[in-house]
Amino acid sequence: MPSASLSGLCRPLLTSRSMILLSKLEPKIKSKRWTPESEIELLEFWAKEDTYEFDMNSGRKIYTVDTPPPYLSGPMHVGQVTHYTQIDTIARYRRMQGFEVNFPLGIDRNGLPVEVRVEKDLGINMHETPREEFLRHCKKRLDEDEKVVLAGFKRLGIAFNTYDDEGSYRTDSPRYRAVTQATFIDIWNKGLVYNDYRPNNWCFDCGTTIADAEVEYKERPTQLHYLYFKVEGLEPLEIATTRPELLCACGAVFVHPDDERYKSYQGKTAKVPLFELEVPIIASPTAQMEFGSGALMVCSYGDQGDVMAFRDYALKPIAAVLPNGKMSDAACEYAGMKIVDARKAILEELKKQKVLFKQEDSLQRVPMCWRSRTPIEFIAMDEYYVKQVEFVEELHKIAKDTTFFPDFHRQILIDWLNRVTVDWPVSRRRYYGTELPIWYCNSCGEPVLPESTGEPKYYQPWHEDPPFTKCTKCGAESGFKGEERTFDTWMDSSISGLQTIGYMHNEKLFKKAFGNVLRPQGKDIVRTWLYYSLLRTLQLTGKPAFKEVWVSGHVVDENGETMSKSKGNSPPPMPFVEKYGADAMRMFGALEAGLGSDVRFSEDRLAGVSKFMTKLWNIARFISMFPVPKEIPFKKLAPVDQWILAELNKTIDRIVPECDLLDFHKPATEIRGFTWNMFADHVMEMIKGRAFNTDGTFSENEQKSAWFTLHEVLKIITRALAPITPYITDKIYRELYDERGIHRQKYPSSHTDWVSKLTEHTELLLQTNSAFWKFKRENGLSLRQGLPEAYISESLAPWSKDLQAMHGVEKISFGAPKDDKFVEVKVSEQDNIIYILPPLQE
RNA sequence: GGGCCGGUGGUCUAGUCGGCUAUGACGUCGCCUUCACACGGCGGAGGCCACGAGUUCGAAUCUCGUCCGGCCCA
Repeated sequence: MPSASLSGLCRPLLTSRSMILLSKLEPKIKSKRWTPESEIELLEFWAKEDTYEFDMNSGRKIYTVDTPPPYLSGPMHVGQVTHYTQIDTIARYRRMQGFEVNFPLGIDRNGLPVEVRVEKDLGINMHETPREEFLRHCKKRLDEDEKVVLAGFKRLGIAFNTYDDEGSYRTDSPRYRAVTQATFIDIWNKGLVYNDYRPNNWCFDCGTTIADAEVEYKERPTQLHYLYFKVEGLEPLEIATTRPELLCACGAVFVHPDDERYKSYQGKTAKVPLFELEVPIIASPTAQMEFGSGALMVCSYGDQGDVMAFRDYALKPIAAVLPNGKMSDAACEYAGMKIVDARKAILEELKKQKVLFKQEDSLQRVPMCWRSRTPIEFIAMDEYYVKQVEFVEELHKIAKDTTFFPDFHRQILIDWLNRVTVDWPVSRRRYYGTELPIWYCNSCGEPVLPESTGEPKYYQPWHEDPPFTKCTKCGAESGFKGEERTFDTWMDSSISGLQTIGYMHNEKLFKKAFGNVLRPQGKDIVRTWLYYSLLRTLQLTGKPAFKEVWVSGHVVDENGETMSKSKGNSPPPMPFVEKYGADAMRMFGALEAGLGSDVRFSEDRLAGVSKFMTKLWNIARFISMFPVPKEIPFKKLAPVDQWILAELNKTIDRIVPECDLLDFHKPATEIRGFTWNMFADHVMEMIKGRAFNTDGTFSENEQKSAWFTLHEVLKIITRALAPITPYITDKIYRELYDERGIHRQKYPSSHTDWVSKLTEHTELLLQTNSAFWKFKRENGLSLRQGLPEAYISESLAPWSKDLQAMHGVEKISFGAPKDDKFVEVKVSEQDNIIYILPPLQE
């Protein structure tokens, strides 16, 4: 126990008279360490209280945080942990600013990943399993994963309004899906949806069409094959291709109009080897003269360029590849073969016929499905499309007018908008998603949708009768066939921001909250989640979805590489939380990088951050020894205390503008620096003597002023840190100041009257301290060792009594001594010298 | 090929509307079990601020170019 031994309390050269007073000063805070276990105790408090509850009728301005509903795909990784704690910091900050924060827990459960995992884990195929049974498996799996993720969120201290079902949302709930469907019916009625048969990105693995936004490109080494195409009356044309298996779907040969080599070929026809097709030779500027031979074959559909070429030149497409990934009848003897096998066989035959005359290594950009990570092909299917091209211009305007944090990440959205050239295919041939609410008339085939009146209703056309009996087109009552497809999951998640504020189910809330919504998200889903959200909200409401968009970087490993399970550099995060605490983890996320930059995760550095928690805890423990005096007006405080509060005020002035940019990097750094390097190392050491007042050197007012100041500073730094490290700050507040905790307190703001002329001398003061320490160290004296006399700068006169107590100096004078027994110590980086009379040797 | 971001002691980072000797953290070395904290205190070592040129009295900071890395897009 700290009070058990008082022997060390006497300064060698100062007498100690007030042992009785000291023995009364026991720290209110007993433990010497802040531990992760203490966090768990607090969680129980929080669960019982309604600190974070959302009350739309509170009268405060509503601020909505449209959190990314995490997609459930197993336990969280380090990146998600950091991401969500950063977002939570924003929510907590806004709450402390006095907003009524609407921050609901949302979970995204629709879509492919769960289907894939169920297929893999149970060894079943989605399309061969009864639909209802398959959906049951998915739901069960999601429920299990959800428990783990929610426990993780809770442990991290994510302050959602509630963790109860009521007040949270899940994208697969009937209520959520009902709204997704209602919004679809709405845009359908507005004429923004159409059906079309056109080539699109097809993922074999998922067995469905996907949107451009869901395609990622990977570079891959491949072989470039040079083939002869016969041309009547001329030398055979040399064609370079990476996709010989598509020969049977060749529709044309392109050469560049300026290419002298092929001038005479333009307008003629070429003969496709093996398949004996006659195709036109077309001059097109899209042909790159430098690539391969400069002549290329255009097939339906090798890539996006081929799709455009077929459209532009009205060529008749031939489907070479079937949706099941096998060659079609067009491939003649190769029909039914898988693509890779067909390629091999075709190359062999070409070689045999001496049509293949050269092969070289090349690089190919392979389009991949971002969910299944497998290559896609362009395959034509009937799909529903949502018009987006005609909204691009207006979206550009919204992109320009919406506030981005950081501003430079707006560019990701602009780049994407510039790329949007085709409409958005939204129908998916999958099961675990929101169903398209469409039935087809058995008599005329007309698609009929339910009417959109009243409370949105959830429809499952694949096993439900329609809510109508008569076809709107032909009037027949011959029954309907339900649509079997589901929506692209972005159709669901793109309205999370609207759902959160009651769109179509709580008009009162919607009216109050729309227009003050923050979208926080990672930079990797700007072109999907952010883009679609803006598009859909514009289509539905005619307005911008968000007031503010916050775009964060990624968490990468210590070497700056993306973390992934397959690379083995993605350790599970929760053991770190158990070891160092959620606050340390959260502080790490704030300290390690500015907003928008990538955060490098490193356990060593996390361990370093956790030391700050201990430091803060012990600062509070020390201060908890002293009573909290009644409020003392600033002007009545000791000049030194005014100086401390003025310094703190300067720090607050620097951090608040950063907080308002939703970037807590600098605030975290500044507060840590002030707390540790200024307050603990200098200020506390300096006014310790006055706070204890062991020998009655100071007046009662001076002592109380010290107590008041210590507590005031502690209150302010804990409140300034509360959004970042909610646990330790709340605990300190509960122990010392307010049993209701810290999280409904106001965030510190600048006190215009907290100014002190003494701040001009801060640097000199700190360095004078260093000079005393340096002197003692260089002379082999203990830091406790007293000194008979010293001369310091006159500017430091206001601190002289505190400095005397701090360094144990019997007598302090200003200027320079006449006596040459004094030792000169240079105050580093200052044009200043202090003079110290060394103690007599014993 | 285009866009965005970045390159600062061993590692990470602040500073980047030009201005004293470049900030802090982690690590490292030395001293100190001092009355909150040894997960602490004090002190030290360690940097041609990626490279080259230019503007300037003065450049980590501004301009141009080069190289390297990351991400996104064609």
